[in-house]
Amino acid sequence: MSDASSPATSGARTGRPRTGRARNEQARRDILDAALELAQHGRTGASVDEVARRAGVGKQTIYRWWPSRSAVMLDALLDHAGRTVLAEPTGSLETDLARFLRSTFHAITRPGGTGALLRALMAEAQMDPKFGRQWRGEFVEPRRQALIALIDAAKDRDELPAPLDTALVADVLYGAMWYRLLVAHAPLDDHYADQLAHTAQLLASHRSPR
Amino acid sequence: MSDASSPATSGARTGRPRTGRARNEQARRDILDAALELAQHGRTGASVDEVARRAGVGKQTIYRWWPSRSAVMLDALLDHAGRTVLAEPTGSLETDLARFLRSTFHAITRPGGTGALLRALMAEAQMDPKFGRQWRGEFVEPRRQALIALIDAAKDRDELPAPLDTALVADVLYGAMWYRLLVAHAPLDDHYADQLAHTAQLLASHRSPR
Amino acid sequence: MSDASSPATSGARTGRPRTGRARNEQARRDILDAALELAQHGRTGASVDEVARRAGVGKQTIYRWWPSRSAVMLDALLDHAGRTVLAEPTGSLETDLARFLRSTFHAITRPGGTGALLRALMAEAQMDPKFGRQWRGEFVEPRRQALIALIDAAKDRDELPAPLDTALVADVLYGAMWYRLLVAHAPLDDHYADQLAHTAQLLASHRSPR
Amino acid sequence: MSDASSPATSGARTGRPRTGRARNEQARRDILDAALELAQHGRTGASVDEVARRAGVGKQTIYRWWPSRSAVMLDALLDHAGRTVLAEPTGSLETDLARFLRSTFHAITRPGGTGALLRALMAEAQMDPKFGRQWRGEFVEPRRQALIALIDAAKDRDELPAPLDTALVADVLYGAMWYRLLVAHAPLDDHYADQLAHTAQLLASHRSPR
DNA sequence: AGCTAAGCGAGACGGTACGTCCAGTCTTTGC
DNA sequence: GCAAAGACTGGACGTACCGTCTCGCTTAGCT
Repeated sequence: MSDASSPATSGARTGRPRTGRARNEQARRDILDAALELAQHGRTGASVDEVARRAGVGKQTIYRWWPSRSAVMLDALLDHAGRTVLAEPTGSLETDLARFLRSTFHAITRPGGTGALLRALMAEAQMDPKFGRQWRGEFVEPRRQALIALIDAAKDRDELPAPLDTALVADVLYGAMWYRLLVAHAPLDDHYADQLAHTAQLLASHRSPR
Repeated sequence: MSDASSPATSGARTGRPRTGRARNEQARRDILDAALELAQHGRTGASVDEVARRAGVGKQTIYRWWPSRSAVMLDALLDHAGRTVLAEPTGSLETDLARFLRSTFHAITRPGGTGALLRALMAEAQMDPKFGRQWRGEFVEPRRQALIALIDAAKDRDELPAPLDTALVADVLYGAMWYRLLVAHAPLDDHYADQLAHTAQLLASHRSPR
Repeated sequence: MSDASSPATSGARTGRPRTGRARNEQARRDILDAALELAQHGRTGASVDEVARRAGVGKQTIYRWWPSRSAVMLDALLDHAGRTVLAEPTGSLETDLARFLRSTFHAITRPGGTGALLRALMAEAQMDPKFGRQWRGEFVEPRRQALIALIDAAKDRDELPAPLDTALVADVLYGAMWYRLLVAHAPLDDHYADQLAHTAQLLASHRSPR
Repeated sequence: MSDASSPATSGARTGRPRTGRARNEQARRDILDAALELAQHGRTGASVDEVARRAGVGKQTIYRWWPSRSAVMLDALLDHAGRTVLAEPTGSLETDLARFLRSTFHAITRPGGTGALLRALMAEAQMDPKFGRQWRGEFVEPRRQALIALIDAAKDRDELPAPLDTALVADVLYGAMWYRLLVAHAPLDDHYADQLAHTAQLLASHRSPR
């Protein structure tokens, strides 16, 4: 809940005993909800004015708590998708991965899912380097680490016969996901999840090059 | 070279015997050059006004031939990187892939390479659905098909012991590439190319699921 | 008919014996007709492209014979309203003036009349000094002189008891006309014509100041 | 000073208690000053961009308060020349008129005078009907009424022996002024003012037709 | 009949201005 | 001192014309 990296839940910036009117929590929720809804409609029209209007909020209230339009969107995403990723190792690596990927894909593709939002944010990250760092730090990397942890767990269980470049596996899996999400030439479905899990299993059971 | 799908090299739209002043080829080149240069500098400032100014061209001349800023950029990319991808099978699959990926990565990452442009266009494609289709049709898909063809060639040489979902391999390889390009957490270097080629080889030498 | 000041009926510009294809008289007519019609519809949309399109003519054909959009309009006006003004003195000054003004007002205000065109050209003349000179020289001044001639004729008939600044009378009459035409606060009707004729008569029958 | 018909000094449009940032009065002044200066230089180049640039103001700020380029110019004129015209009757009609016309002509023709601006606005009013109404309502008509009031005052003093169409006199005087201003065939000098005042006196001391 | 000089329809071109839309900042009133 | 309202600068967008240039073709007079 208290996440230092998120500007939206700042807490005491100064040492002063926190004077003045307290932050309106309702406004924060309204802003994130409005942002989420507008973004999910695939809208470029998730302009700040539009978000403010729909949330019944002044623009300044947005810029007081978030540094940019994109940061709001990211926060809306994190608020909706969960700020941390749970990936508990329960069985074999392939099974774990299949479960993880299936549920991830589902969260993206289901109606009202985060697909449109993810695409918009990945796009934004390409154009705004400042946001790019935030995006990587607060969303992409944590998820990558969660996946790596899942594989490392299998390693620790001595499930894997050979040394393995876990980062490579993570790049392959997330890469394959993002590629289909961004290019949209084929669906992010269970079959794809299973194929990718199998691919990872294959990689894990052979000696990596170098 | 003559590519009907490109709006910039239209040719006879109607049945009329081609009247009116001919298109100024120099202007077309200047526009594409300006676009390329501005985009390679990682600039968001590849605005239409800026491109026009630098190319010594009226804005209308740009809008006459391209539907949007992004379309110009795409054309500049295609003009620079070649409208078709050559991937001649020469040896084993792994070798072929390593060569292909290494050269692709090199074209992206070398100074003045296409990395910034690719990222900008992939981003743009997420925001403008119309351009998204063009982007997929004229850039992404042809390259995906070229990669698939490379793998299929190995299949035809009976190099591969088992049936193989070539599309999956292509998604894995291109996905891994784009992921690193867009997230930039690790370099697109020769080592990565080799790792991915090896991964593909592994996938190809085992029975795919389903 | 042959009017040296009109660029539309140029004739031999050089000393050479005039070779090459002859001017297409039909095109000239079509252009003037199109210009007239578009202008009468009060349209700002009497753009050169529009005139050319409606006349079935290339833009160059327009610019070959006229120096500017406004010049075409002026020519259309002159062609329609007559290049010279007839104002034959027939009776008393007041009667002559009343007749002249009534017919002038009528030509302006009748359906399909030149009112809209006159207003547009007077406006244009304010913005384009070059055209301003042409406008004054080819339209305004000839008409002013015609009016002056009418008054001078009365002078010559010894109709007027005192020396008279004929230019002042002309300015008063044409001024009053243009004022109502441009401001449109009251109609240019017969009553106004008679009032103005009477005013002139009054001026003429008294000693002018200085 | 407070003129409800001017879009630039709106005031409370709704019943709400007037929230939000107040209008920047400095910006308004800067815009009008820039517009005035550019227009006085006879410039067509009083483009909105140019005015904005010179006033150090965003274009949107102009379009927020004025509907068009011309409306800004009109406001600049009104701000400079006074929104209301003072024409106090002090002596005989002819003297009053001579004074009024002389001072009006002077304001127009003196260096940095409003001549160029007046011509540009009268021209604009011919092309843009919406502005035409504003121009007539806020500038032309008030001045016409002021002149009429001057003549009516003489009437009330029983100075005039006969019934008089005051509107006709106003049209004659302003018509003569505008005619010379727009056609520029002769100067708007004191002599002309006196001639016109005398003309009006003549008209006033004779029975009008009908 | 062939040659040369225009004229012509079509339409691309450089350029200027338009009026609109957003992002991010600033400022006013009210709580 | 937070919040809603909304004005502000700045920058890009895509459109509309102007007047010029150029393509392929047609039409005349001269040789």
